[in-house]
Amino acid sequence: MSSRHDHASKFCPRRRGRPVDAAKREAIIAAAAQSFFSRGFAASSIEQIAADAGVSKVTIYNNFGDKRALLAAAVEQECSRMRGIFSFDGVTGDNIGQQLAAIGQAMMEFLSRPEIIQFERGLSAEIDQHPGIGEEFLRSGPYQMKAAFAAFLEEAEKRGELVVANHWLAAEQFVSMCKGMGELERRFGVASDPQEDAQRISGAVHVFLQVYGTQSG
Amino acid sequence: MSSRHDHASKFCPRRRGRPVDAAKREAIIAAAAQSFFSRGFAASSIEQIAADAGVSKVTIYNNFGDKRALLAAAVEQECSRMRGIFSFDGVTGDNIGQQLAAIGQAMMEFLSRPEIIQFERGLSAEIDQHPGIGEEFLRSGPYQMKAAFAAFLEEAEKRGELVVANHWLAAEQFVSMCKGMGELERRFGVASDPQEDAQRISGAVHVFLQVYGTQSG
DNA sequence: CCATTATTGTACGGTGACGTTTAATTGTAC
DNA sequence: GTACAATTAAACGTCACCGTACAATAATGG
Repeated sequence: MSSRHDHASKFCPRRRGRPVDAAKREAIIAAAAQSFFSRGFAASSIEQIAADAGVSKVTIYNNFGDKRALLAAAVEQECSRMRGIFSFDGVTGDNIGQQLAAIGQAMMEFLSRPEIIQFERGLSAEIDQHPGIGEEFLRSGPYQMKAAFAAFLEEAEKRGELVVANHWLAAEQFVSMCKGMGELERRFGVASDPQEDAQRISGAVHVFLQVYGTQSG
Repeated sequence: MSSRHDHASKFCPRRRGRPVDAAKREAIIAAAAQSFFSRGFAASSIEQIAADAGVSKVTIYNNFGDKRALLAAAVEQECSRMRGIFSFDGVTGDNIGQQLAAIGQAMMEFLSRPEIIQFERGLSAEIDQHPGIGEEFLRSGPYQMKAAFAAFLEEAEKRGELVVANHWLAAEQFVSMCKGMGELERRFGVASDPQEDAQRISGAVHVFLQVYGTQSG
């Protein structure tokens, strides 16, 4: 079962002809994600995506084969970009209140980025037509963030700064209070008001510490 | 400026020919809303909508003139259906805790309905392409609900059952805690878990009363 | 019955997009 | 240089859809 080129195929993975251009593939995915998550899947055209990527249409079909496969690749890329960026280990702050405020602030800034808003809008619109896409996103983004924050709460509890009965519930409560109505407004086109966000964050910290905090300061 | 048929136009509003069939118009809007908010605007076809409504395609163009106008009519109908159904006057419950729990339960059941989920998904996907559509929805739905709930809080405060410094913030906090992560999961295709929802509601009531309640019972 | 208006079925022009094919060109290995 | 694979530009077939046009029919008022 071994040809006379087995060793060559190990030390020289390239096939005989012209090698695949990885940069083009990435450019295609980037252009596809941009188009899919802003105009929507049906309103996006392969030819426009090819033009935006500076690539021939045939190259797209050679690389992905199908429009839906291209969407899957775009989703996968956006999800993998999200994975592993949620970590509250290096959070700064003198006390638990300042740490919570910093976490809330960072989360709101992350979730308020226009790319994220558009990505969630465009993705959720394709849930019915492309099943399985939703859970992949949830696992890559929100669930990881929730787990990271719950771990942070456990650490704080070990340090005696909090007393939390239900960790996932407390994590959801804090995050939800930080979001408030702002996330809904951004989904529907209303620009975010930094002052309102700040009020929501400080209010969330206040409520959270009054319920789960150990020192009334 | 008065023709000889002014009195007739008042007492007999029908014009001379065949009258417009209002039922058909409603059927068109219903079919359009169904298609727009499940498949998306671009993926919906006028001919399919006409077939679903049991109507000729020309009738649609006679009634609405344009595909975008049909979308506008569908949005308007869904929004007007929402308006005026938010009222917490007749809420039942012995104490403020039970009333809050009932409100949270009713809100979650309303927001968990598949039609609402699909409507919000489909609508948010069209925000960039059809400006102004988002604020109309926010005013018809979420803002009204928020105002109604804030009014409920003020009434409870007048009765001495609550002490709330910032009413809109407190309203947002309670609603957000009831939603928790459930709304996000539903947007992305995960079915709702009544047990989790119940935990979120009771947790929200507990936190809310511990911060804003006047009696520790 | 007649005028008028709404509705329908069918057909058409134009457009755009998906996916494929073909011939030509470019880059790499041998 | 040559064989081979990737890429490209252009064209093609096919299909769906938007919006319009036209003749025919239904429903209402005079």
